[in-house]
Amino acid sequence: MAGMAKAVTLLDVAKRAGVSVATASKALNNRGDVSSATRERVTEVAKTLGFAPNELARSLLVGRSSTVGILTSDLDGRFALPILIAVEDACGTGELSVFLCDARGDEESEQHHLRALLSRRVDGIIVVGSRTEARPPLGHNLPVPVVYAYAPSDDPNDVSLVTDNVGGAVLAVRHLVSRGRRHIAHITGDRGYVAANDRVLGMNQALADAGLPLCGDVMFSEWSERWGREATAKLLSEHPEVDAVFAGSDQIARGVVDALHAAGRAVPEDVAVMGYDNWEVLATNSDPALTTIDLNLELLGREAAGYLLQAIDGQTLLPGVRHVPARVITREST
Amino acid sequence: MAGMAKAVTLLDVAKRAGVSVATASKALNNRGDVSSATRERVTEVAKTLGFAPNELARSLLVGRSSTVGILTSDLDGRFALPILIAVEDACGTGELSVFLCDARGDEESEQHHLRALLSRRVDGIIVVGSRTEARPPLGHNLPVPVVYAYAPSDDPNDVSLVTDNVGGAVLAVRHLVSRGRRHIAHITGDRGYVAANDRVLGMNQALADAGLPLCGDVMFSEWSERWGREATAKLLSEHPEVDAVFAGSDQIARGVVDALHAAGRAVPEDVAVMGYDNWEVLATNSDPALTTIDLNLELLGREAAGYLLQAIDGQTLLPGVRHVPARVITREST
DNA sequence: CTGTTAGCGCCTTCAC
DNA sequence: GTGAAGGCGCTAACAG
Repeated sequence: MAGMAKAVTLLDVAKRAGVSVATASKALNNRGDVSSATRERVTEVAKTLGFAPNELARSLLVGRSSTVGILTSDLDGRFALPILIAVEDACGTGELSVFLCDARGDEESEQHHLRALLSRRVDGIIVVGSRTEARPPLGHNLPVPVVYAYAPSDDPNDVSLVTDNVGGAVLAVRHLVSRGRRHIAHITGDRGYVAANDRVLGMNQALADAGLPLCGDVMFSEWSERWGREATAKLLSEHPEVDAVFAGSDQIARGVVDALHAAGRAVPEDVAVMGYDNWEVLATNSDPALTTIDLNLELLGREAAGYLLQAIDGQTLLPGVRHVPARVITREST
Repeated sequence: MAGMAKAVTLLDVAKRAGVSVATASKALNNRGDVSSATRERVTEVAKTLGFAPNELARSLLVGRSSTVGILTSDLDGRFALPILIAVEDACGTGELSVFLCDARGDEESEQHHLRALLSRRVDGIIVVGSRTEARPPLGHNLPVPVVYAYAPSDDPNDVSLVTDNVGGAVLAVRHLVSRGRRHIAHITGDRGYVAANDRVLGMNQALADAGLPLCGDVMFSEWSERWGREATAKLLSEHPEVDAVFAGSDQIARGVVDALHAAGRAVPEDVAVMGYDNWEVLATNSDPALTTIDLNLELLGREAAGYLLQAIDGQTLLPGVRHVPARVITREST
């Protein structure tokens, strides 16, 4: 560790420039009336001294910290990171710094982090979930605005942003139908997930619109490639007429493609395969690359940040759950 | 947004408890002499009022903010996140809050974030890179300690932690040799990456130790499944005797496995496949699941945090680059 | 145009 | 055992 220069204060700058702290402050903040000569001098001194205003002091004074907290329940998962990145980006341009807290799915830890954030006087909090199921609110009557992302709050008075899984599935089926497919099967993940059920909902809706029956039954199990492979083998033996598989996730889709190839079916010529999530490393490296549904997580994150900023600005937000539309990413598997 | 309770201050607590702020402070911090009766009363009042001390004020006073900054150059990549999680975790238990900044590979943005962190008087900074190449230091004579993680600083006076790619490759080859393989080929990524070259270095070393030649030449190209497939096809035609492939990444390994299957070779019976990175979603979902080298990124992050905490505590750290050992994760592909 | 004064909320002497 | 005073670094009123 090198020289450890001590942080330089406004007083240092003022002294060196031969003015009072007040004028130094005004000069640096372009506030009030200061002769351009002294302003320049002060600015110059500040630069050479490497002065950085102590935000702690300023925050204490003005009553805003210009910080926000991101409270995730599971950083590890696939969905928090893109949201996190988008929020960080949106805040960065607004001169807000973000505190990152990972509760690891533990409610006690979440409360702990909440207290810490409140102690540090964050101006707002974004709660990022890892599952689409609704969750209890962080707390009641909190001193700062809170926006829930991905996992909505179950209190209708809160504001939440979620991905539109129903709409995404509609898009997926429409895409398959537009490709001329008539025998569409659905292999998806854990039946206990709201996300899985929402997608089934949207799929049924779009299928009905197209006047098409589902090929076979919905096949629920785990969100894995293995399950994609297993289910496909079963599907092929029971419903050889299948000409499209709508997979509940890109992982499952990868397994479907593998099993299809193993059975000698060409993708997409014989059977089209549609993924879900647009998990890039899986979707683009697949052979053929996967057509899939993108969750628009970046947009979700950006909007969550936008709403929070509005709330911090004093605007009152319309409470409720907002659905961020998904979109289809067309690649080679359809 | 609900009632927006105003933040309660120590003065509020003191008044309500019928004491001065001084005694209230002492009572809550278990400092000085306070009768247990008043201490209890104050504590009680503080709890009912939901008092949370203003860390901004406290930090300003004590000269430490109990915050650290994490400055990443690419959050999006595969390597920053595990480190990030580990650092956050290590700091959280030490009552430190972490600021997250993503410079997105832009040096100007990095300096911008640096200034912001310094303004907020962080006690230390961890710089997390996304490539293993050495990078220029954040700055000189910074007022806080800095630790570099994953991508080392090119200034030997800084302290850096990196993964041991040379050692990891040694482990990989030894593992393959221990499985009785004699014809080991190496398919890896971009020749421009230090990581790729370090792994080749370690591989050659271990091969020499075992008295084995490399099967064919090192095959460099891009870090993708596609390349893994292509290279394998070529390898099989030129060196049909190959009985093991050491892949430079799990992505490449996935491609290798696919191409091997397509060519009718059984994995691991005919050809063993070894990945690198232990990217769980790729490695565990592969069929067969990939044996691979784990980078120990969590350990790296934890140690980086540990060193930073020591430095913050005033200890002077031994400068230089520390290598965190990798480890092999045995699965079914070998 | 510039400097002085008064706090933001907290903790630490030091009197009482 | 308790309270009054001072100050961390900064900015917003005022006064000169």
